[in-house]
Amino acid sequence: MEHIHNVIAQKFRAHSFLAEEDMVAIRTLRGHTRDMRPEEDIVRQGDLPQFAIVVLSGMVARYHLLRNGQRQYLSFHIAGDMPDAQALLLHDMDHAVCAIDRAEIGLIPHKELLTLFTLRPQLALAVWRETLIDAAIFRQAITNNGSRSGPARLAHFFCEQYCRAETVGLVRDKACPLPLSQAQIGQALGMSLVTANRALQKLRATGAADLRGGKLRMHDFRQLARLGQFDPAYLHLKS
Amino acid sequence: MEHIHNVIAQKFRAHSFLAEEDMVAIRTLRGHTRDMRPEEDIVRQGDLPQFAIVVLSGMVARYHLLRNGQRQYLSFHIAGDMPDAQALLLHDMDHAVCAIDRAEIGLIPHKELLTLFTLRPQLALAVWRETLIDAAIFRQAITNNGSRSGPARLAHFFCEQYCRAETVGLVRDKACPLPLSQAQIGQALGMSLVTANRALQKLRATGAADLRGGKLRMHDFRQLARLGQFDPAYLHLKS
DNA sequence: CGGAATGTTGATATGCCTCAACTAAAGTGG
DNA sequence: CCACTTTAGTTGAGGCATATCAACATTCCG
Repeated sequence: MEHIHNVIAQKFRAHSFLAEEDMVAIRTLRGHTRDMRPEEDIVRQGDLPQFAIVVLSGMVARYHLLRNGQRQYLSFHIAGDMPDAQALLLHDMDHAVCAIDRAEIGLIPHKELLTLFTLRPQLALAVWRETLIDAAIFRQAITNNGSRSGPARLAHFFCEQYCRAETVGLVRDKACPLPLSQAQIGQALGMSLVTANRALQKLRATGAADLRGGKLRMHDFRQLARLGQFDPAYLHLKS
Repeated sequence: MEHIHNVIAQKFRAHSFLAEEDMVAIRTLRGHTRDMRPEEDIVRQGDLPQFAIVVLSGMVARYHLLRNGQRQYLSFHIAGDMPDAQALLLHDMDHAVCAIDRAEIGLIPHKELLTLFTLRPQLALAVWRETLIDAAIFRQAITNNGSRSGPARLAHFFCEQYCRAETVGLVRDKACPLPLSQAQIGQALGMSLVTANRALQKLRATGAADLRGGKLRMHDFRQLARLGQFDPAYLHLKS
């Protein structure tokens, strides 16, 4: 439980200014944790969730499921993220949330959060802000998938994941966890598995970054950012 | 001024349940209106806007501007929409907002809205909900541009615009305004002008819909929805 | 009426998807 | 611990779709 509180508090501080009273209020939240297996769904399209998810460790993703069974990954989430905060106000899930690898999540009843919001409106604004940053990331995905070449797209994606991992302290030795298969990268970036593989090889060849064994190794961030035309402004980090 | 209040009130009612007191509170908002010329920017990437935009008439769009001058349209907005509500909490604009054709907009100081939110928290939730629906639309755009063929992508886009126009009473004789050039459609859907043109012709050939002279004529919505695998659930309309 | 913007069409080339074979790595059970 | 099975990654070849280029038609607007 403390774990949940700490993770939420750290994340909010990364983008919002909160009073000590807000921090105290966060610690009154009740909920439970759950361990997810790789690929396991947390909520499905069409569900009416009663709990908000907080990622405690591991990686979680949102995706659309198409008629033909094809999957489109929409975003990836790490410790501190609340990947379905939107369900607090929009009850029908228009997409699904699943674990990518082994993940630990916190589940907080919607009611708990909504009553907390009436007591500490600044916390509502903090969660709202988080959903707005999510939206900014979605917009970047539209632009990335719609108007950049394969390698540039992948470069931008890597820069984004790396920066976000950095803000929650998941970067060690210029590397961060990114437990995605090449097939999943393709399903996120709107390209085939084969194209994803070849894009990755091009990035390797530049020596800027490499993905191997679920770890993203960043050798030259500036070069990768140039390749992917990455500008972190849209992540709206305070610093 | 009344105009602004009416437009906002109608829109909020389409997705949120509000008390009579909330409706009264909306009428206390102060702001001014402004007429936009086609293509004119309302806010630019990097701006720190002090006013929230409400579209009163015409069409407004959000877009990213890339290094090479290329433009990626992200969303299109009609009467009742607040296309940059996010700037209330995220001060740096990570994208731009412009008029597509002649448009009338209302400008409400952020301060006005933020103080209103403290008095009537339900209104904050209504605006939050609106930004969440925006995000759902962005997610659909990712999926649409990433995993559907040209004609299907266009079909989905038409269905979305048509449904949204319908909810604010802009549909007349199975047609709604959609004043986009084929080049702009391409820049929204991640395809070239020529491909947009050919996709449009395919839709015409099916007899399901046609875009001509800035008007989207819907001849067979069900067929178009099938072509584009369109399911309006993500728009989160109350009805 | 003239000029500019928008829409339409065809030809060419590139790039991506699909299929398919193969390699490497990881996990399983004897 | 090794043989086996499964999954993930890699590589090549063929065909289709889209981008690009270019010419032309049409519409809009001054």
